[in-house]
Amino acid sequence: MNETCFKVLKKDKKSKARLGLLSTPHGNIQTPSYVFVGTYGKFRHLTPRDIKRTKTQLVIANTFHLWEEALQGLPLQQGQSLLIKKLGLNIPTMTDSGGFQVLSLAFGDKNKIGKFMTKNIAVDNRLRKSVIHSRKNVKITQKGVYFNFKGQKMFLGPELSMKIQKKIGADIIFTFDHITSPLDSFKYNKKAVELTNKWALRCFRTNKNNNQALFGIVQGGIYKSLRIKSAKFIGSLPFDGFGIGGSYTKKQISKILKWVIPYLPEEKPRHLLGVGKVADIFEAVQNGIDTFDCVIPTREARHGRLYTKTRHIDIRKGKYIKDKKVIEKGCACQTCSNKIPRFKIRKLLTNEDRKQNATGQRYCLMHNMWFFNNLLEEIRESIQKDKFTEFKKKFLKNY
RNA sequence: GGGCGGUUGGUGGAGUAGUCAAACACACGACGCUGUAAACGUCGCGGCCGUUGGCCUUCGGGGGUGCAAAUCCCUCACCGCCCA
Repeated sequence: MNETCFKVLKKDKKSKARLGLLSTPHGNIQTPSYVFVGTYGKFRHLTPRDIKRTKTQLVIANTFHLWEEALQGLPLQQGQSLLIKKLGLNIPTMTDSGGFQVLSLAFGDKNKIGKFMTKNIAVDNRLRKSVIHSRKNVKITQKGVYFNFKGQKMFLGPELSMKIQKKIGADIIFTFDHITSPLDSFKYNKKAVELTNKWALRCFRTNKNNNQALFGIVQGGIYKSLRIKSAKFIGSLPFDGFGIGGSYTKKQISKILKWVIPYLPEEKPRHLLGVGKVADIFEAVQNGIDTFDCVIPTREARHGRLYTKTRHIDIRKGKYIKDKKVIEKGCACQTCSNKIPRFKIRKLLTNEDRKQNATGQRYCLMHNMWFFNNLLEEIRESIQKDKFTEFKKKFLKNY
């Protein structure tokens, strides 16, 4: 049906970690791999060449954000997708379905709650109730989701998401799912899983004659029975791959993966949606995740947090004002190999001049993206050498 | 020598008698960011404490008027501009 396929090349003996090759019409991805989030189909302050230099293999953009542009139907060259055109780079791509935005935009922002549980809300029962109650801003029906955004009434559902994603033209697309908040009850999550399953089927049907690879999404919140139910159902459908979504506390991620993964077909790729801090990466890979996307490397780069093998540094801090060292000694990213010193990056990044500031951000982005891609390369090597567990232990010990 | 203007926190700069420890901004500090409404957000920034509050000290120095002064008067110091 489509040209995207996956091959497991090697399985780790001591864990569920595995090495794979994900092939798409726009190139191959060695897995496990980080997927960088370019919501609007681009990375601010980076040129296509810059992106290439970070060793980025795969990019995920967003249905919600590219919605309007996609439906406008701008003229494209033969065989070119909107996303490739926007990126200016011929590399493998994904799009998220927009389901997450229903939580983050219509529900989450109003209540100051994201996908990860914050202590305050979890502890304060009154606040908790008011947060749940205020979901009245969003109306979720069998058809899809009605919600308000910037004062406008909007609707997004499985069929429309598929339509938009087809127009965007990524190699891999996701089903439209119903993500829940970390505060939602079992009962609510049960309904959400049932709806997600129905929507998944409808997405599957809508995508039937399409050559894009479609990944089904497993939900179920923090509830074991729901997670398994969801994984069994989604896993039984002939999707090209599987996404694992949801919201949880940090500690629950690996528990959920252990519940879910046994029910997903071994030979299909597994993507963990929206998770990607350093420690989480190791957990995900260890549990058999092949790809995962996260805004952390790019967003934090723009905010001045830079990653090294032992810790992160917040480059805007005054203590770097005279620091002539590079971000990390021995780092082969463009920023470090060009010997851009910390004080210079700091000066640029804290500069109110937009242009200077953008240059600072560019240096930071190139470093972080390279860092995470390099980390994944090392992880792949360790799996290849049957030393993943040792590598994980060693890395996290120093970190 | 004469005239005018000024002197407030790390910086710029509000405030010109009571509601002022001092708006606002910057800097600095702390923290946060996990399928991106995010080049962003929250908090702190005179000192001390039992820190959703309280106490003390402050508006160049000294003196004065007033119930009450960063705010009015005198004087000294310094800075700026102008006239000699």
